[in-house]
Amino acid sequence: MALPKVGSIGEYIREQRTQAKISLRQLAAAAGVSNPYLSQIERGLRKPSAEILNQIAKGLHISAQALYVQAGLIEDREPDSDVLTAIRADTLITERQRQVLIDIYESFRKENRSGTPDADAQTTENARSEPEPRRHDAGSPPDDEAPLPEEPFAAPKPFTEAQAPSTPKVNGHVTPETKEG
Amino acid sequence: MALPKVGSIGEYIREQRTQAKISLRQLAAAAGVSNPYLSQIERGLRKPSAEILNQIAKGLHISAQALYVQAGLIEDREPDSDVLTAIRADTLITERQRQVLIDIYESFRKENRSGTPDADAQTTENARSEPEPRRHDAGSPPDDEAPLPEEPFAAPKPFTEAQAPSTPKVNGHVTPETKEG
DNA sequence: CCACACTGCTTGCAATTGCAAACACACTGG
DNA sequence: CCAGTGTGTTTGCAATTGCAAGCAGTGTGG
Repeated sequence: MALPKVGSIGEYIREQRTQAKISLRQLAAAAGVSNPYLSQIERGLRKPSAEILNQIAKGLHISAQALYVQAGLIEDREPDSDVLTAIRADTLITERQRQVLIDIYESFRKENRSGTPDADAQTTENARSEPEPRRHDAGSPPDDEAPLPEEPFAAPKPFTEAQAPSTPKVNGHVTPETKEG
Repeated sequence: MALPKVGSIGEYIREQRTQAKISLRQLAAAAGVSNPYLSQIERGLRKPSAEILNQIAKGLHISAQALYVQAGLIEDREPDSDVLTAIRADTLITERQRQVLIDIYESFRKENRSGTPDADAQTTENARSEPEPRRHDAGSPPDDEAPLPEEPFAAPKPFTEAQAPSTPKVNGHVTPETKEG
């Protein structure tokens, strides 16, 4: 386990707890662990087992996997397939339901591209506001050429890569110390 | 962690090892754990941490997740969880849209569990149209029995919440023994 | 036969985990 | 003011984890 990650599991837990607006003791009780131990975990003094992480996750109403990832026990699963692929492969929904989900998902995607959603709307609007005023100002051909290379600036998706955590480097750390049976 | 799972992680490891045709010492060396400890794990005398499981998985050239599943640390991921995972990981939709999709998907799942999907309804109607004319023609009871066994075809897949471990009892179990010190 | 190599297991121990009891501090109501 | 309640932290300890040294058994070659 990478040492920095160990530190962050405690920070992560404290962060989740404060976001949930519950006290350390309340979470400890909800999770079924002792409050001193939870305190130590949050401060990075102890490294909890997967079981304890499981309990804490339950107390926080978050997935145990999220904590495992933070603790470096598992890799964060990148979606091997995207939403559409997953929906298509799903065996627990009918074809009709599948199509409905796909349609909804794609309409959401369109919403996001047209720039009317909640969270992404701000970013998209900002991107638009910049190129438009420049077009009004630049009535000359050379000026027209100047803004052209800037168009691809509006094309990309700024949030696409924001959520790729780097957790996989876990194992090689301990190996050399524990060898020789 | 469910106790039966603890027992089987050792069996599972031994099984994988024997299938790989390597000795306990070889695996221990490859995994970077002590061979006595690996022996104890295989015989269920010790419960290895997730880290050790990770190392053993590496030595066995299998995924750590497979061992985590056997050890009861995580759920066995069914294909349908890919949809939820994909939705959660998708960066092209907002949190709000994400929740909407999840809600819809899960309501579809519930529909399917109650056994009233559209696709099945069509099948049922087809099945009806066929036996009805036959009733007029045949009028015999065995035709009525023919479509009935097709219902179990909509077999369910329970998995999601089996993750709730009996772990909190473990703490309560240890607590009275630990105190009085 | 014996020495050697390999196998899996036993045993004692240091380090770590998780807990309970207690502590220190902050806040509130009488 | 003080007592009560809640917060998070400190401390000592029992249980557990993981290891190294060693043991017992098996197979092979000289």
